[in-house]
Amino acid sequence: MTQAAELTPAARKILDAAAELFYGRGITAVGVDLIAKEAGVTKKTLYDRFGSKEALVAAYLGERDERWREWLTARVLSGDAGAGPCERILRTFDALEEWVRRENPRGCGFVNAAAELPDPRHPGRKVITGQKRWLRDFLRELAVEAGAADPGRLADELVLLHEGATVLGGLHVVAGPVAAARSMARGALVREGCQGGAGAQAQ
Amino acid sequence: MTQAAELTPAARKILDAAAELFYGRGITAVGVDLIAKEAGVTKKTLYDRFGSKEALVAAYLGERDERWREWLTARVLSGDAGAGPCERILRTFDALEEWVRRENPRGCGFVNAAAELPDPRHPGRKVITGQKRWLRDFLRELAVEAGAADPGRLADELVLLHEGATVLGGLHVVAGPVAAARSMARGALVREGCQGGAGAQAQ
DNA sequence: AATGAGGTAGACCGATCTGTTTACCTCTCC
DNA sequence: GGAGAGGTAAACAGATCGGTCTACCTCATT
Repeated sequence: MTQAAELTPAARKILDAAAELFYGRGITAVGVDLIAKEAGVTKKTLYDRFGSKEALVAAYLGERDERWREWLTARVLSGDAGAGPCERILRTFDALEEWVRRENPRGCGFVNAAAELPDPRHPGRKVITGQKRWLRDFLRELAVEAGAADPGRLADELVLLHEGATVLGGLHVVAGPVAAARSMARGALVREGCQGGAGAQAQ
Repeated sequence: MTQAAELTPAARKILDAAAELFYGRGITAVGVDLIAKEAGVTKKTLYDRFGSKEALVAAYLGERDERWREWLTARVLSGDAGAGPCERILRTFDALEEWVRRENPRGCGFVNAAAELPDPRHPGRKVITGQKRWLRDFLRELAVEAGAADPGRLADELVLLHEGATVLGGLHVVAGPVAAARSMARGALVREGCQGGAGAQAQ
């Protein structure tokens, strides 16, 4: 847990309302008055707790980022250490599948936010690039453990598949984008010398 | 050409200004007053020509869609009919590479627009889904010509790679996303029984 | 010479935007 | 029992939002 516990009850309600509205309707289109009203809170309280809409946006993205990281690591590194590293890589797509289904009906929240925050100085931008970089590093580490011939390249490809599947999941033009991404990932793993099941890893 | 020629000079300037502003700063964040000012035109003229901001957004997306289709088909089906169908599929990534470099510094314009248009009744939504569906159909047709074992599946995978590369191109966290997508596409082509060069196609 | 299309200039409308302020209430902790 | 933190309620500010309107100009076509 991060500073979530440090949030005041009112701040908690504000952040929950903001998360739903920002993701569901867009950041620019949602005003602070609406957020305060949905949260059952005064606008003054909102500004006392978060200082500005910019900061509230950054807090929304930060918490979403945190939840995604916890979700992914829990599903991938969970319990059974017996699972091979290649299997762990494939599991990131299983984790993504469920995440997209339950949290991403409108596509990637970070990509969507990036579309609305062109100003590079916006505090939310750091969160967005941090989220993407973290995913790439996480996948690269898994690729190294899997004994990939070129872990950097494999990580880039896996990020590409993750991103494409997440975005396409919100567009409803391709049937099962995450499954397609997973099967392509398997192909890349084979090429890199990892056959899937247990064992077969260097190190 | 479509109705582009039918546009009055002022309408042309409005659409150009709108395209740059909508893509560069976001749709919701850009007001009609700013568009009119940038176009060197009166707000009344804007409303006389386009009727509403909604319609102007749809026109912006429609023209962007048209330009992308022309760009892609021209680069893929250009001149030398001697090129094999598998090569044509790979060429879609070459076309994308240049398109992303010169037109997509901030990611896919359609994905970005979708993020800002949650209302399914917005006229721009039809353009967005139409663009994605067209790309999938186009790639599927190429896959059929290439004698792919499963053209539908291949098309889904190719769309996934296109989308992922386009989006990642605007995030600057992975070095050469389109090149990575292209190399993965080659892998998928090999799996589908198409070896690249000329010949080797069924039919 | 008249007409209508395509413009400019600019005021105006009501609503909404982010953000601030004053006044008052209710706890908890020291 | 005083202080401070965390609130509510509501008015206020100035800017901007999408959109309308009147008045006038210019030009090509008939």
